[in-house]
Amino acid sequence: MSGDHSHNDSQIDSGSRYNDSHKHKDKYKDKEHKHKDHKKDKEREKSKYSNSEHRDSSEKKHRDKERPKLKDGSSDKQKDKNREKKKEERSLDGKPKKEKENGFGSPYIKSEPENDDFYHSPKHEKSLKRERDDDDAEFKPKKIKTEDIKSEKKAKKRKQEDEDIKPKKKTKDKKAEVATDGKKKAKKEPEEKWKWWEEERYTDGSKWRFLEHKGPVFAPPYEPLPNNVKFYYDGKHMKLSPDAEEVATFFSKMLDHEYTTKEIFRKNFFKDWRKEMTSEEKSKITDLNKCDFIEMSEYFKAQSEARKSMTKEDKLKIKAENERILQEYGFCVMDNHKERIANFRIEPPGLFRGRGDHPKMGMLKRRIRPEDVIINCSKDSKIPKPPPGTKWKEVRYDNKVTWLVSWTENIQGSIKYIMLNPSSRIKGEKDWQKYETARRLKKCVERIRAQYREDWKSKEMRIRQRAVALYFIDKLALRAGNEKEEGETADTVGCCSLRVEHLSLHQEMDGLEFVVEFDFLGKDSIRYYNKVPVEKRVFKNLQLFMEDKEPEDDLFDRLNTSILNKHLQELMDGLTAKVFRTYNASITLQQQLDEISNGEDTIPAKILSYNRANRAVAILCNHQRAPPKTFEKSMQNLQAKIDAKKEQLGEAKRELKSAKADAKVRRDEKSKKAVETKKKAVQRAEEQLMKLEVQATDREENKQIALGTSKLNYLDPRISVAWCKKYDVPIEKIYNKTQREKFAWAIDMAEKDFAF
DNA sequence: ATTGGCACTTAGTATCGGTGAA
DNA sequence: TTCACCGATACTAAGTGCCAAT
Repeated sequence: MSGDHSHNDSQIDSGSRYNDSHKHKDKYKDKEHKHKDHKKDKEREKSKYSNSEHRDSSEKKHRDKERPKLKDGSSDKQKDKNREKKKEERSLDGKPKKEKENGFGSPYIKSEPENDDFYHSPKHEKSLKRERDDDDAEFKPKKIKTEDIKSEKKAKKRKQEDEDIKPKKKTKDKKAEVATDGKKKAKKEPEEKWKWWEEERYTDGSKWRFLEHKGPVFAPPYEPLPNNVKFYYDGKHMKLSPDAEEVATFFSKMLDHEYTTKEIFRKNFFKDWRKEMTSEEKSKITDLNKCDFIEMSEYFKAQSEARKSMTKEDKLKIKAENERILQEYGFCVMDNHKERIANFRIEPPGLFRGRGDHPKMGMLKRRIRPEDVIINCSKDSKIPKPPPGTKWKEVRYDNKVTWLVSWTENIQGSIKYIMLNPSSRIKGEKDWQKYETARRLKKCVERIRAQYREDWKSKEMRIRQRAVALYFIDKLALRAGNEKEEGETADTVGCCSLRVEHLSLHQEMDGLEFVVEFDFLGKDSIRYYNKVPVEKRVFKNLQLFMEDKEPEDDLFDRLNTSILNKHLQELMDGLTAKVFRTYNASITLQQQLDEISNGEDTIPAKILSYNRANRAVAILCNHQRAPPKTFEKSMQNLQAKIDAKKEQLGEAKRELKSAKADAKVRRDEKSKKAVETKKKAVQRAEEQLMKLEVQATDREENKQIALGTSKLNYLDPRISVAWCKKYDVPIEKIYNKTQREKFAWAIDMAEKDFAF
């Protein structure tokens, strides 16, 4: 990376990033009312000279302020952002459209798929082979994304498959664990895992040929409260109708949570609760503050206590039942392979809790019934049966999508899906492809950087904005920042949706020139706070973008994610804003590992190095977590252990010393041996102490940083696998079981010389 | 050109459950 | 054997990005 892109220096040790979030929230709360109008403002700007009669005058005042022309002489009037976007930028750098390649052309041609004939019905057998996308990254003539080629291939493939109905000879996949008693640990899982990454992929946009599953598991029906658990309104006992009671229990279960005290939450809840009441209840219950849920709350607490103190047998029984459900509903057959489903349970009803300051918190998330559910599977599969007496909303046979079940959720009106586990072929291929795209970016990132630096000087505002935004996305790993619908979600932003109020410019700060201070809420309302020295030209551009704007105006008023991504697409096939995050995360890991790994270290020290590299990425991507509730305590415990170990070490040393002295005098075998023993003890204690100290460092540094997200979503697993091989660290130290399943492809294929 | 719908990835947190220390 | 702790897993919200309709 060129010097300018050493992202993290400014972030890694800025302890100031993780400020008290409450303080922070308050700050945002204060601004809330301003944000409210923000979107409206935009609309108003579009139709600015008409139709403003219902706005209040103070708003209007700043809105309609005349905006001066740009310094650089371009004639854009800030306001008609939407016009202006002529297509003259088509041929930005004159480069022809980049070839398509997806990097799947790796030379693993061998294919001996194991086959679960255990699970699939013979009549459904199809070819196991899928055609490999032949656009190899390195040397193949690249395929252009055209339908012709695709359909040609499609035709070819179909033919092949038709001829190939008979399955290839299979290696038996002994699902031995089922057969023999599960007690034994010796049991390998399936002896051979299916190596989907050694097979061809579909090239026609279809996601599967065959899909069979059992449908979703519904939430258990509501069980009315026993009669002795009472609800009181205004001090008087009141028996609620079942529907109203159910919703009341949702609230009562949350009583200990802070958010049941929030006004919006209470308001939303009460409104939705009333909808579930009988008209009689509705007329009586008019004030939430007069509702007393305490008995219900106590009842549920007691229930959960009871659950905890169940007998071992009962617990085992429940466990067995869960296992049975998992076995029945937790898997599907997709293209001859049994695959694990990620979330086969339909979300139970409850009260919606969005993250951050969510306008819909407390609303009732309604119960999903079979009539709400769409099933997706193969026509020729065993179609899942709806529960007795019910019907599915629809059964469809769409192999262009990957989901098995979907329903529409009532809070945002968005669609929810049941899909496969990350270890599945369908997710794995996509994941692999993602990293290949990021690796392609590596090859042309310098060109792209040169380009956007050049664009900082453009005489067109929209191009400058695009170039500065891209610089942020690249340097700071910001998210793209799609527009969001006002009032539907918490007020959060990403790069393209940054507002003037989210950054402040400092000509000079802490001895550095041209510092930009970012402070905004990003995805999940996680605060992004960072002070970054930028190049002078960027700084000047930002001044220009912010000129004559109100705090709640868009920083990049001529840019959105769609424009940006269209541009990126022209720079590299498959390039979008999020690829920069993947790329920068992975390249940072690789660089950090190269830099700080030491072959001489002990395994724990190596792992600390790895975690530190991982941490650098997490910081870059701003992956935070609330410090665990037990953090202080667990830190103290660890410290106590360290102290004890030190004590023990001191003691061991003293003993060694006296043993030595003793041996010097006595000069016999026995005392010599004693010295050796003591030496060993000292050594062991030293090692243990070191290990503990390393652990403490690691934990301390991790206090509010979450490593999991980057590990799971941004770091090319092959980098980690290669590192493990190079430094002789067992892969289990880096990836737990789930992670090893997800990254099986990488573990199988990456050698120690893999370079991202 | 904008909008809304859709599909899919990315995200933090709540809860589970296995394990090692007491 | 019990219990506290902590990593693993479950859960579901909140993003991105693309496409087709307007």
